[in-house]
Amino acid sequence: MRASYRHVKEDILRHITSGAWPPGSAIASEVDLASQYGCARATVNRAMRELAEEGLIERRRKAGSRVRDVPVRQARFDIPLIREEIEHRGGRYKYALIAQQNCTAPDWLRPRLKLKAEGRLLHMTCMHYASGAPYQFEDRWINLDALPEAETVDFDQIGPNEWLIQMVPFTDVDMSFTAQAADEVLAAHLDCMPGDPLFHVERATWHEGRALTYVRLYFAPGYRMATSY
Amino acid sequence: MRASYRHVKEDILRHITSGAWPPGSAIASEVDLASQYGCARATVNRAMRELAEEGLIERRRKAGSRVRDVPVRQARFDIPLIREEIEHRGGRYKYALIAQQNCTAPDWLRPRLKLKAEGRLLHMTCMHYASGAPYQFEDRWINLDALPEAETVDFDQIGPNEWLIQMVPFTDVDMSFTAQAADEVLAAHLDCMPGDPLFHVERATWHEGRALTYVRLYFAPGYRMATSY
DNA sequence: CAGTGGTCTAGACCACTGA
DNA sequence: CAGTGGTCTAGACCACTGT
Repeated sequence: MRASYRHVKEDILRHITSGAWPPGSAIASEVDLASQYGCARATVNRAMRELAEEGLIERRRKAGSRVRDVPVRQARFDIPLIREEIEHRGGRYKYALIAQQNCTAPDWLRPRLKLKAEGRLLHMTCMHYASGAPYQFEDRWINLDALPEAETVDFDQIGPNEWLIQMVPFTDVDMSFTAQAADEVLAAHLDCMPGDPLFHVERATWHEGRALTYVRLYFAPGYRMATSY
Repeated sequence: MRASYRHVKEDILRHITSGAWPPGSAIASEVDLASQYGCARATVNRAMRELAEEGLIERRRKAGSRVRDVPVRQARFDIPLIREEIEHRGGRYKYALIAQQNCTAPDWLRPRLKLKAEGRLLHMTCMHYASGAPYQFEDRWINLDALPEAETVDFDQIGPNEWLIQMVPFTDVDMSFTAQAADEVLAAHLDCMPGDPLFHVERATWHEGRALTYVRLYFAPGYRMATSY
């Protein structure tokens, strides 16, 4: 094998991570690299394109490619189903619906989901357990105008997240992560003290600009979200 | 223009997000799609490859491509320099070194960084402010055996993160996110109450299997890490 | 204007793996 | 064994943008 795109990519990467090509330095053009490596330009192109996607180099027509001044490194997180997350760690997953009711959009939520005042929502709360221990409290709203069929689902049998992922296609997701103090309701459900710091996820899911669902997830104390790259 | 790879990709994506091609359904082979779209197979290949990278479809030789049962969605976060993060939001960035001293690796840290007992470390703490308000407390260890030049840097002038990113190439990063309660030291620095929930980042950085630095970052109450995809 | 990356093509060979 | 994706090639045209 002469030079696969992986070859080229790893070789360039080695020059960068070793410090031989410091931040800001220019990289030879695709044509030059292709002749250096003895391969087609398309092969070099793929290697360079992937390095650019990973944020390691910067490419501009005519100007050429450079090692990024500040490597804008990106972290990637998989967002698994909670059932799989727990079972993957060897835990026994259990789900329980706490409450469910139809309602109209509260004032604080309406602008976030761009809903009308008379918008109908299904609001529910539920718990997820790992081997008997509280794992996550879920506080969810589903837009019934977009998903009327949600009204007929028996959420005692299937968690809303699992139902949504299986049944409902979506196009966009907004997500944010914060640390929040447990209030008394959360403390009771998550078996901790009021005021305890909880890892909190907020997520809105859309389909072609239309809000489908909004959820607040509170993890039991000690939860850790990890990644490596 | 007949059919660019973006064209093909978007068209396939539309079939998936609209629900027309439900999870698990098979997708035509590259050769068939190429003739359908009237383009080269390489064009279809790039579209499908990107969809696979994004976790929307699953590809196997001979078996063909399928829409994933459970879309393992991935969230991406940019990890910017804190200075840029603050200035990007229109804030005024300020940095202050609090303390700095040479030491050996504490017991709890040594196994994490795979250090020897006599390993020499530079330990420092510092603060980052946004427009005068506390923004982040940084608690950092630098491996002096891997980076002896760190000992000669004046960290009153430049923050350790900025120095490291500019001067030190790395290959691997481990990162994790949790919610933690402020202790009295953190509360004093971050201008909050002890026990307040803080968003906390832990990060270890490596070069070819050798630990370079380990840092704990504590953000002032209210910090939010967001993404969308 | 000219150099560089972005993309497409038609064809080829190969690796893997299901039947 | 045969069908599918994985990759590479040599060449081409184009879009963008620095000079």
